[in-house]
Amino acid sequence: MAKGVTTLGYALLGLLAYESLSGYDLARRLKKPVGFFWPARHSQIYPELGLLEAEGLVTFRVVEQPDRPDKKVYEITEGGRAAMRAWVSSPLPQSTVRDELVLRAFCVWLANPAEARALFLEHARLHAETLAHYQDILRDLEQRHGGRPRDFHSPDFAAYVTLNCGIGHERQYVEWCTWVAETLGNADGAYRDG
Amino acid sequence: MAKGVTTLGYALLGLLAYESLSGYDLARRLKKPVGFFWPARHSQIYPELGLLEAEGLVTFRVVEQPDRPDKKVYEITEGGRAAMRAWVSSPLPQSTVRDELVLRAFCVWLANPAEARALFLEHARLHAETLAHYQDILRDLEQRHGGRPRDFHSPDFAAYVTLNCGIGHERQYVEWCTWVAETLGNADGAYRDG
DNA sequence: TCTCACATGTAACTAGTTACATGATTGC
DNA sequence: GCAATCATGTAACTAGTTACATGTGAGA
Repeated sequence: MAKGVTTLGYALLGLLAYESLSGYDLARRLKKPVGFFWPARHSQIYPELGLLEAEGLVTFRVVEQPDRPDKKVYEITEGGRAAMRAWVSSPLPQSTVRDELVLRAFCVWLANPAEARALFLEHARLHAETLAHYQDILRDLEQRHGGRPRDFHSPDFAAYVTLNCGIGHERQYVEWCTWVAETLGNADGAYRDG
Repeated sequence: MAKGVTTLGYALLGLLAYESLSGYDLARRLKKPVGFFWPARHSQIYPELGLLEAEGLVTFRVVEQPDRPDKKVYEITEGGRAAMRAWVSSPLPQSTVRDELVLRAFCVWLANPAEARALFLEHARLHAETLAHYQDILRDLEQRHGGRPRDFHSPDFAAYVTLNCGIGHERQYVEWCTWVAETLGNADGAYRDG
């Protein structure tokens, strides 16, 4: 678990453990909703790659492309792989969620019910879209494997497990948003605007 | 939605809209897992209260206590209430989750299955505890209201809705962690340590 | 005496976002 | 000519965490 690798560093190493990629390609993979488990922008990724290189966890070579700008392709080192193996199962404190829509829900007693209802319906819609997207990816994965990927050591197995988290989360979120909107519809109390 | 109020600022205003509190009491309420929807430390809260006061959204008075240190009790102003009403239903972009355990899951193909299994079981246990805690609070709330709070304009209604989000989330999280642990138990592939 | 709960602050640092900056090639 | 994709970086700022700092009173 080398000196000072950040969680983003491990996210990058995790992708590079599967295939060598440029900073640009890493950025594409860590873009929501595809990299929903750890989104990041290129402005954070490029400096982080520099740090990983300084720690000897990745190396890069410049690949010249005739039609496109040159790129730096990063490859994980044996040290990088060792760091990943040490990190994946190491102790981890319970995460805290910080979700502004939930905060809004907590403050919803101050709101105009009709407006609040619209907000929750809109988010139900947004998350339903994300859910559908994840389900598409899952279907693809299942089709390629004829069911769930069975080999524990294949990245597809891990992707399958991760995707199921995203799907479970989005499904529950959509359900909750919809329920809140409905409940707001049925609620007592007329709104007096301030 | 005054000039530059942060989300934490609204979280504080949301609590103050219900009752006047000191910075210390606000910090207690925004401490996980109770303030699970927006956790914060006192070191962030005290300066934020200063900003809210500068914007005229809260006022405070010093309350002298014979047995304990003096405290500043903050009260929301009419401007603060107006800012809250404007904010609660205003448009909000879809949130992104950043959960390290999900990232670990994505990288689990690099792990020792037995160790990874232990990690996910541990988190299933942690979240089951949180779930039980939320359910206790919900039961209390339901008992006091004889079912779900019906008045839309009561803070208890909002607390009920928020709590249901937390419960849904924790339930799905426990389920997922447990499923991952089980799946790791059944998976093919012996581990060769690096 | 020592620790805990109450009470309020500041300083230093880390992580993440937004904006700035540049430049090639392809397709409309 | 203009926008989009590819490609890589830096600068400025915001939000959040950890650590530092101080002091009272109650109870073990």
